[in-house]
Amino acid sequence: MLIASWNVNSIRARMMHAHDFLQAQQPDVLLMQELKTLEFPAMDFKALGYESVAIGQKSYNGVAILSKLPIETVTTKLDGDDEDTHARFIEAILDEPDGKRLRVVCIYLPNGNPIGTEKFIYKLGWMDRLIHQMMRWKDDPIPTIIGGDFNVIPEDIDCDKPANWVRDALFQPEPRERYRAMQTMGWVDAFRALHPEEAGAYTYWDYFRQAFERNRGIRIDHFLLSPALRPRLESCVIDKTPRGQEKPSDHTPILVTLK
DNA sequence: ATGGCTCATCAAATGAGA
Repeated sequence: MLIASWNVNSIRARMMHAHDFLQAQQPDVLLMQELKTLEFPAMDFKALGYESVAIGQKSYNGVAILSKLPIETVTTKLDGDDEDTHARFIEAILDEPDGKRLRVVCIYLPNGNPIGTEKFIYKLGWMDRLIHQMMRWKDDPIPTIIGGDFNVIPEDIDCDKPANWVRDALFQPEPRERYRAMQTMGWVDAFRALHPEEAGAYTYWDYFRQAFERNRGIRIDHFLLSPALRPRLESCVIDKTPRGQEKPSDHTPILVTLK
């Protein structure tokens, strides 16, 4: 079972890239973030063999789950703040062929820049709400995989040069502590669990300064597995191919294989 | 280099991203 996650930075601008990626990798599931539109092209993905669920928003945010497997139930709200209108969360239960069920959660965690503003406060609050939900999921009989753009650089090894990021919301102690707290609870960072020492493995590169060519990036797109799912973790890789194409998203896909 | 680029909206700048 192959599950991918990709911040496409506008689904309209990246439709061909998404098509090429699905053809090349044939994932069973694809999580997408930053759709940047209210209209999700579900019919186009249906033609490629994928059911889909999405929550969109004009101009900003927007997340979707594509699946070759049947999609059972869907939630589009993260608990804890009824006033939150951002389209950053979608949760689905998928039916695996052997009768098992799998909870798949796609998130676009707030960026939080600049620090010292409401945006940073919102990011921390959003993470606290997610952690609260993760506590409940952890003990649920249905195992859970959370994927998406976390907008957190977990450790120094996850960026080219820590000094460049010390004033950035993605690298602040507060979000990083929260990301560590998730792992302390028993959730597993799929990539780091399988590649504990690997440096220079990034999922995002600036459009500026030939950042991709120089591999000056950050690892901010992650998969977290609930403890029950850990034994099924087979591989986790970052596919840099889409980032190297013409007019790419600034993010590239990350892929997990579950036994 | 507190953005040099790329999106969206909407028809020229501006906000957002990270």
